Amino acid sequence: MATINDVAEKAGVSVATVSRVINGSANVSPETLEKVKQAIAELNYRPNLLGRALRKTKSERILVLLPNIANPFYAEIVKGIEDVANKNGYSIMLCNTDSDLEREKKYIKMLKSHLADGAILMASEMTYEELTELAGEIPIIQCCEYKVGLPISHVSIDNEMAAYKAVNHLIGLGHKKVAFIGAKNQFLSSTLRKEGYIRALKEAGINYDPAYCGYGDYSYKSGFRVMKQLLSLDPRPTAVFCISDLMAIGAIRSAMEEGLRVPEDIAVCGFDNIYFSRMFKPTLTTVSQPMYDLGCTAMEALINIIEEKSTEPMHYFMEHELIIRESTVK
Amino acid sequence: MATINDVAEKAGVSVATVSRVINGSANVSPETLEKVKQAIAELNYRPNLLGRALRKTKSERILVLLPNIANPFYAEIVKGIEDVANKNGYSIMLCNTDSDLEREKKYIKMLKSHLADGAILMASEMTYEELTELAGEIPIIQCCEYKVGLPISHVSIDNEMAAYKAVNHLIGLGHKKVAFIGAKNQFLSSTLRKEGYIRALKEAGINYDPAYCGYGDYSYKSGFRVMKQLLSLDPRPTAVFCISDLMAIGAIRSAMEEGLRVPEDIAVCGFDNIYFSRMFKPTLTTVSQPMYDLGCTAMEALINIIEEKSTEPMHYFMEHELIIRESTVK
DNA sequence: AATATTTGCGTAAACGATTACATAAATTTT
DNA sequence: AAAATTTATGTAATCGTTTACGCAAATATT
Repeated sequence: MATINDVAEKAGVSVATVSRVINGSANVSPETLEKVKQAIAELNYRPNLLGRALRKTKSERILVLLPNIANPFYAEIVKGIEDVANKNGYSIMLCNTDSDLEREKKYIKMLKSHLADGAILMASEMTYEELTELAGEIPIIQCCEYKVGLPISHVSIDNEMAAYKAVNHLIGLGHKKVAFIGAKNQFLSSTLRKEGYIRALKEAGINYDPAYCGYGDYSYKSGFRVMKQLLSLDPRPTAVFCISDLMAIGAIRSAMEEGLRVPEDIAVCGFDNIYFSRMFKPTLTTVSQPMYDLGCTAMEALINIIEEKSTEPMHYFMEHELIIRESTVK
Repeated sequence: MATINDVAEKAGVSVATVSRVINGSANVSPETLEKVKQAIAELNYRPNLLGRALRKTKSERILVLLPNIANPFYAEIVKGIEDVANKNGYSIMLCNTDSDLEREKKYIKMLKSHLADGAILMASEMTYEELTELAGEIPIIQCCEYKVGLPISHVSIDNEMAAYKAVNHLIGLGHKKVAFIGAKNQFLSSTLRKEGYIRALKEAGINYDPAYCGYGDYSYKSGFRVMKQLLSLDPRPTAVFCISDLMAIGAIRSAMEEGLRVPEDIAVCGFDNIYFSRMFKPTLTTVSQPMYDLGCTAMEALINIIEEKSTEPMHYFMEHELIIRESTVK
């Protein structure tokens, strides 16, 4: 593979001049420019990005850590991240952590080793201490999931409010027995969505009953399983709010298997507005997050830190939207 | 950020010795080892991967180019790739090309610029010439989609045979009017799947009728749309083979909207066995590809090239499986 | 026309690692 | 005990760039 030296030699100039041509700097005579361009073309020369990044101590690359590339929710966010990154001359590289702390740390190591200028973390498994330490070394942003009280910017929605609105919608339809399918994990969104659920009940004067709360792992299967249990209660809930669309779809299938009609016998509301929520029958009432915008904002915030335009940690809350479909209203 | 020089200074040794410690080379006295380790810990030192890769002209990194991270089909493949990569000391970085040639080329540029030691391409948009040229410079593997006659290894399934089996299944159920929903694009799998469809018809003595063939873009919407047209034909097809699950699901929804029952009035078969094909009602008959194994094999083949254990281009065809569910048989 | 500025280009020092080679000290072999 | 080998370490070149600095030639300013 040709190097800048080969080009310089072929063009009969110094490497500095070649570098000037590559980087479009001024002060290169038209004839020299032509000669160098010619040599570059002939040798099919491509600057070695390692050498460049090493010299500039800047790689123009961003790492995006996400727990699961199979989750279409992240795909749309990534699109936003990518568009803003490209517009600003950065490339992004996706790293699938599989929600595995070890894998995540492997990628963080690469980050610390100057392979990238910064990172966007979605649903990081790291502790407060690890995150704080990391943020001291490298520009990072938390996207969607985040930990509070850290000196790290984050971009997300108001999960408590979103859940509150969703449950309020169910209550507004006349439901008094509203169940909840959540998740027991370290993520703030799980807690906040449950809090929103409870607040909506309280405000409507409905007693909060822990028996009406089940917990899964966001998956179709877990929704199916938890719903089975909830339906065995007496009195049976007439509505259920799930913190993921997959669990909601599992819940609906579970209810159907018991011979119940959705929404006539039981209304179901999801969260995420995944692509399938439109295709499923009945179509799913759900909370939509502005995925693309979340990604854009996260990337913009990151670039601001990298290019030292901002130093204060910022906390962005984007607008969400309750999308009412057949699973709650016929 | 501390460099190897800082460590050397702090430990009172030369950089060479520090490098020896980092790389676990022999011939370092226990005391020196201790001193250096201490200094590394105190300074929280991490080798700069750029410097290392530059010097070694090897990055221990692999690029995986995929057209769409939102497609869960690729997620499972990526898992296989990742597992094998990690086991061999490589890290992978995902690049989302969005089926956009320009984006793809941007990543290829990074690849050519020594940012990675090789790449796995899924559904590349590049031409024969571009691919051939690239393969001459950098180790690459084609995964799933591939072009024939290139000196580049590929890993995929026998698409013609898979389609043949699926259509044969429909014919075996007694269907004579079997329609086809495919795609008109540059991908070999599209052509091969159609060929398999035609072969199955021919062998069963059924006349191939182009009017029974519609074309979409793998999406739910296109399946829905194309199915509408096919259903307006007289005589109406009684079965349809789709080259993607999403189109199959769209087709089913389309049929249902026309008041038809699946599979009683019309049988539908998909391709891919995406996660949702189990959740959808009726559950979907489809062709399953060994995604994880495809990924593993692709990565193993790539490592063989990188580490120069093999030089001949290899052509791997993995086993597929027809999964019969409710959308064809009640 | 003398002086000041700009232009165009080259030299060489970084960036942060690895490693061939050299060398002195320690150990083993004869 | 001398010679040969091994061990432990350092020096300096190298990977492929960018860029500060220097300098001559060309151009502008007075």
